[in-house]
Amino acid sequence: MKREEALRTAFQALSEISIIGHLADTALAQALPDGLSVAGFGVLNHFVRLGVEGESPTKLARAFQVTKGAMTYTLQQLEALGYVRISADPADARSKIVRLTKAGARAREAAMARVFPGLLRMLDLVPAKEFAAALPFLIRVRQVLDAARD
Amino acid sequence: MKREEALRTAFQALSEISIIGHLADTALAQALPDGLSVAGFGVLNHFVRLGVEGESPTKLARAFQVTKGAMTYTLQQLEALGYVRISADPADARSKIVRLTKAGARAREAAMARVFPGLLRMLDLVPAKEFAAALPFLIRVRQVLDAARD
DNA sequence: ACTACTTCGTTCAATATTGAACCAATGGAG
DNA sequence: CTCCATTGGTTCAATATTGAACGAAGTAGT
Repeated sequence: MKREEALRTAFQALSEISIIGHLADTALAQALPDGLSVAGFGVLNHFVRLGVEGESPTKLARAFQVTKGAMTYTLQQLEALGYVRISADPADARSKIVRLTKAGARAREAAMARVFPGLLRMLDLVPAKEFAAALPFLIRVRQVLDAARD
Repeated sequence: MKREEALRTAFQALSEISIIGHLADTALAQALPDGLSVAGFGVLNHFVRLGVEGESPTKLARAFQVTKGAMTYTLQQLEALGYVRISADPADARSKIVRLTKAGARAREAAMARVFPGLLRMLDLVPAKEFAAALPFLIRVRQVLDAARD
């Protein structure tokens, strides 16, 4: 493939990805219960997916590629909703530990249930096989972009 | 593939896509000249890519999946920079016509030149072939999400 | 021990976006 | 023609995010 064409293809693919990301986030936001933002849902999901018990705000900020300030904001929301509990880190007085509460786990479960119908409609139109086929590529691109971010 | 697994795969793929979109937008923003936002660049690019001569703000808003208010904001910026000219539509007094200026076309060209090096570094690590292979899938997903957005 | 960096979390102004309200102009139904 | 619903664009408050500055706490070199 010519360099010129390769550039155009990559640019177009990233453009499509950016648009899909936008549409998916919007759709997700609509499905979420009131007061729970996409960013907040991401945090709840992170705890469940990784089965992790407690994490510091800074580690969360890094995991989600947002600034510490943005994470402070998101966590304050989640704490106000009672979905996480935030305590001091006994090992490091600068740091804090964020923990998922029962209510947080329930909220995440409920949000998932509200998201699945839309996802199933999508799977009617785009076979699951294609998502599975694209996944390794997507993960690779994410890793590369992630590593390049300095 | 089991329904359960299909849901998980699709959800994960969309998550990755959302993250990549975020990272790509951030990288793009860094490469853009001062004062030109990602949204503004998108508009300039739209005119060049589609070789279109003039479009109404509402059509642009629809093309980019943003509200009319957001497009008003972006266009005011672009006009202030001299990258587009906005005139009344002689055929419909409610409407306006947005046109790319020479300066706008130059700015788009310059922005592209600043973006390509990063894109080439990415193509060193992820073969262009894989972008090309993923493109039809991405376009399909975008179309489906787009159509579902009501 | 001191000093100088580094890290953790918060705060604040600035930016970009949405949703809703609004006004003016258009167009279709009777 | 006259209404009335629809469309195009702007404005505004609210939300989410960034980048920069900050203070407090840890860490390493000497």
